[in-house]
Amino acid sequence: MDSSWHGNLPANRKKAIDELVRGQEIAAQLKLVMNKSIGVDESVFAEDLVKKIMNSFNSSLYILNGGEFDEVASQIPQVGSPCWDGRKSSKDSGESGRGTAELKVKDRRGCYKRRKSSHSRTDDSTTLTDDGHAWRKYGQKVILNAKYPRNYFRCTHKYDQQCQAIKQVQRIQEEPPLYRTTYYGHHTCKNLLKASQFVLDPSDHHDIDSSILISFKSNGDHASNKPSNSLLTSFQTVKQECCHKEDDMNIPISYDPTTQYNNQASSSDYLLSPDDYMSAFDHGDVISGVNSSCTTSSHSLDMDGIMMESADFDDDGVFGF
DNA sequence: CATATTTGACCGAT
DNA sequence: ATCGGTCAAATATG
Repeated sequence: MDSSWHGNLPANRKKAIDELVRGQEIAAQLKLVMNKSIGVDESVFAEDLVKKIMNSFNSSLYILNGGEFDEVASQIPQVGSPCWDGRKSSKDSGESGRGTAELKVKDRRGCYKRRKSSHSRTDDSTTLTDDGHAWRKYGQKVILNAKYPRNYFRCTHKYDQQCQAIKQVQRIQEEPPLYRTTYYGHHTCKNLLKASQFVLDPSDHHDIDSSILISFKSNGDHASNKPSNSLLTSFQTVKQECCHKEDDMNIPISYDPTTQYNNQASSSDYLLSPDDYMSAFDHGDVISGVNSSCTTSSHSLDMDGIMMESADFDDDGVFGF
């Protein structure tokens, strides 16, 4: 409100950028040092932390440099435009006859705009991480020169809350499995329900079976609430699905756990990839994120980050820093 | 029955 | 022409 500082003061902004760049460099150095000086186990975990720090720096720098997490907003068809479907309340449209299907398809021309290369955040993880949001898969594509297909997800609330967040998940490495998640846009949905269940994992995040589920039964969206699955961690969910598709297993392209883990907020591994915080500005999400960071004492670091962000970000893409 | 996933077609960008 | 992103009908799931 008060015109205060955001962006308006070039001098301050430059200082902030300089400071962030410095922090970024230091974090990079820290990463190098850590790789040499700690055991494998810790280094995996520590590396994750460093990655978060680096992501945070990247995002901050991007914002300060004038980027604005630009939203995939350009994709949103106007209500009432030929392309607006609003996810029709019923499937009436489909019923009227197969004969018209082709016509409809042709009508698609000009109906969707693709995301202009907006800012994205990537996160590599050895697990199929979930960020506490409800995602729905809408596509999968074989990518040239890539061993595994790319999977496309949008926020489940794309239509009921006009949430434009999307992400792509692609396996990029066989052994150990490594998945790259690229986020575009940020969540504008109030996704309290999905994010209200999380798994606390007091012992060790390798030991999934000892996870404790805490469910905040705030209700609200009956439509897609399927708590049963949330009891499982992502790992388990993936395992299950793998069994289902055994016939595809031999073909990497088909064996594709990336398609399975999303859906409900199986937030157990939230703590493994929380750099989606930048995309979870809205308060409900942030709150849910806080709760999940408790694997070890060192995770209090995350909390601070979140709290800070939740306090500082304003709506309308005006980012307070 | 409602919702999610699969998957081939369509479309925009290059 | 090709590639990658999205759509949407068909199908699966609970």
